[in-house]
Amino acid sequence: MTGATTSGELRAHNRVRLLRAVHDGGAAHTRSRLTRDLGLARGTASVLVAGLAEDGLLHEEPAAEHTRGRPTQVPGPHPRGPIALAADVREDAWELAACELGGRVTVLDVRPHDGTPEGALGPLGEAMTGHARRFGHRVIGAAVALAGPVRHGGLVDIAHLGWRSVDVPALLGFSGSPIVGNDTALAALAEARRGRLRGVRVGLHLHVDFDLGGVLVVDGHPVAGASGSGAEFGHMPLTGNERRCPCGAVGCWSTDVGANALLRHVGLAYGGGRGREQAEHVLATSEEAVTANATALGRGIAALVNAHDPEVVTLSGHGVELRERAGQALLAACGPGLMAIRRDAPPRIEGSALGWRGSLLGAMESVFDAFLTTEGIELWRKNHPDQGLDTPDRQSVTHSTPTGKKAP
Amino acid sequence: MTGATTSGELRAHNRVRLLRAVHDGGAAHTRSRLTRDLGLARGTASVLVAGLAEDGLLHEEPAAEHTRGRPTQVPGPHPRGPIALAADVREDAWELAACELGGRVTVLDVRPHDGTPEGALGPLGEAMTGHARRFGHRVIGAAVALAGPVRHGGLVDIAHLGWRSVDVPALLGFSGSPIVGNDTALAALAEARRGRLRGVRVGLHLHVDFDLGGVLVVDGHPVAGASGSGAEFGHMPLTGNERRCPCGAVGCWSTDVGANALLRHVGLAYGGGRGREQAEHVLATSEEAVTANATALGRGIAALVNAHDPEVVTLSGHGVELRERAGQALLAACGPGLMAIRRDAPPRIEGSALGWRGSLLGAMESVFDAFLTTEGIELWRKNHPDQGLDTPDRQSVTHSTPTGKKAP
DNA sequence: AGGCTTTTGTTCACGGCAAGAGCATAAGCT
DNA sequence: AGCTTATGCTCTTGCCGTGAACAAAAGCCT
Repeated sequence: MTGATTSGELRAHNRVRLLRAVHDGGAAHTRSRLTRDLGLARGTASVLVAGLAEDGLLHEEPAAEHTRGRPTQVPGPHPRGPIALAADVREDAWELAACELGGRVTVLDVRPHDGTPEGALGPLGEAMTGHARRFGHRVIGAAVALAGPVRHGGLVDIAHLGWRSVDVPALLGFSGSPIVGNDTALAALAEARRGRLRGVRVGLHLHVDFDLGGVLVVDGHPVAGASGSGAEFGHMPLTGNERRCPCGAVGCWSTDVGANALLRHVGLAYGGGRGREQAEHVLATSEEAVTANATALGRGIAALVNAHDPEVVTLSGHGVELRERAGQALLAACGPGLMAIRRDAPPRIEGSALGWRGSLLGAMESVFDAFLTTEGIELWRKNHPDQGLDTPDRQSVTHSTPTGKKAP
Repeated sequence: MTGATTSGELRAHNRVRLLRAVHDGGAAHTRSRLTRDLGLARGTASVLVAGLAEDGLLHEEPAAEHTRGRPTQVPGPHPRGPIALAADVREDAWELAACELGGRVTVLDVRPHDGTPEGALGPLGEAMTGHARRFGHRVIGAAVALAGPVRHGGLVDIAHLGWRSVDVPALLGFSGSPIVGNDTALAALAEARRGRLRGVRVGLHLHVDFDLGGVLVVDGHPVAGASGSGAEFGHMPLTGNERRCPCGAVGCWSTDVGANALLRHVGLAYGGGRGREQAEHVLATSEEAVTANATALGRGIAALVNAHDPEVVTLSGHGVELRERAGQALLAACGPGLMAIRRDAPPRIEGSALGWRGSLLGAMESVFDAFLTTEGIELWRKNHPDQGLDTPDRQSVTHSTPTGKKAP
């Protein structure tokens, strides 16, 4: 958001601001509230909303609650408005969803896969293409979350699955040049927009699945690195172990935290994206393994808090359970690693509010981040002349809650 | 820079953009070039420049070189224009300078001190107050760089000097509510604006003095942390040492790199901000101590590159010499610590272009960052009516080069 | 030297935009 | 039923950047 510099761009800029406020507010704020929040005159808001409704971007419904005075409206997604496709590819399954402006999520498909690039991405790409055809011009983009570092152009490595420079866009074969993102970075993005990092200037988000990822969130944006692969806090040697990590380095923090570490701790086979159920069993039953995980997590958090001074640390994936089940061990390991000056007011360490749904929601947010720009909106307006009539159509999808439980 | 939302704010916004472009360009760009770069119509630029000249913010001089056509002008600092006071307080001396729009630096004073809060900050505060009185309304703010973490409200800790929660603004007694910043973060800011991190989206800056500081630079801004004390990459346990650090944690990377580490390596006394000359002697003569420092530096850099994926890593302070004298050892230690996928295209590791002047320049930039906003400029315009006549006055200062050698 | 070309600075009519006032609307409250 | 309150709509006003026409100040060519 560079800001308008000509009077012509002013209108476009305010259109984006209004749509962004609707989206970030979950399509729950009233028009009068939005007008106040954005500092607009009522007349200006009137013209803006009317224009956006005509463009097929917004649709107003009467507000449910009144106090007094003329009742206000609630701008929400247009029944034929933009849809973002979002997918979360984990080591053993993927999930595909359609998302409206405001963040309402409709799960379209959930499927297990065999862990190979072709086995995972081929069927996903077909599903994406099929649903995109069904939604037609409403589709504004797609994003895919993956459990490994993403390099320029969508090349992905997942060391413990044996993925080397996997060309994700090519294997998907989806014609809309999908955004390819790291699951941790996207979970952090979701946390920043709709979770416990909302409104936080500097936050640290850690995502625990088979291994550990982490990223800094500054002013609502994960710090993604030069080529988008900067969410790899797990690959710093913060705990003093000497293990060789599948990533090629030695002593990575990531090898001490997550499902793989849990399995290793009780002597079970691990790696290759297998053993989710067994790991959950360990998590539920082995106090010792959980404590070891939480201790390693705490030691690393201390180092990162020293370095970055975040206001809040959030944990997603298994991190939620580690926080709940072994919070004491976590904090006990964290304290001694802190600089003395950090001990007066250490950051809160909280479980994510979004659970396992963060990466998917983050994928959605990344699509809307690209769309909710002057360029994105002008493109839509150009391609959607006279959407006008504001009649609901049959295409509208059935809805689920935006947060949810872990996929099978 | 949130961007304008009303036609009234447009003018203010474009004023700021123009002044920012002049400042960032070192007051060296021609008006025609600035007009093109900012995408303005010639007429708009005309009105803007005329207005800013009248406000005492800009002064145009004919450009030195012509090609053809009507010769253009070069907008630069007004002879009675804004001045930023910038100070760099190191463990054994401080330096005070006045800076104009465009970044021209005039050193006002350089003095050694005894390392106590009162001994260092008292005389500096007096000098600042004296010079501020001399410059009068031209002073738009002051900033002070310090070699330790800065907490909310300007409380500073420098563990190895024994500074605990030193209230810097209070001890300075300077009436302009000075900005208090960490030397590493400010050196990184200068590097981002006028050094090797210019135009870099994600960079890593490391500052080596008595110990080691480091910070991530994203889109031209150091990531400063919740309370401004986020430039402490040195206090992560990245090298596997077991030493207790004066900061209160154990195994800090910072204890392996810098003047203190050099002195310790050859068995000399260290700490307390003493021994700069001896450390320089070690740096110049002891191959072994230098190699040990560079090796530890390289190992830590590898961890940070894994985590953050920066485009460039820059080194300031002693880091410049470590890079020159022991680049091989540095790279040799860095390589094995990298993730395999980072080895194809590792980031450049470069010495700073600003040498020891970075923290001072960063302090200047932080003052101008606060000034070059719509609020800052409107405030100046309110307080400087009819500056008009564009006649140079006697108050103008003598100038030195913006970059320079280390202070004694 | 004189005229032509090229580039930049200045001025001004024009169109677009948000602000704000006045009015209309649709509730709750008495 | 009438009053109060808050919101939506319409229209006028003032501000701003644009772009064209014109002026200015050089370099270039004959």
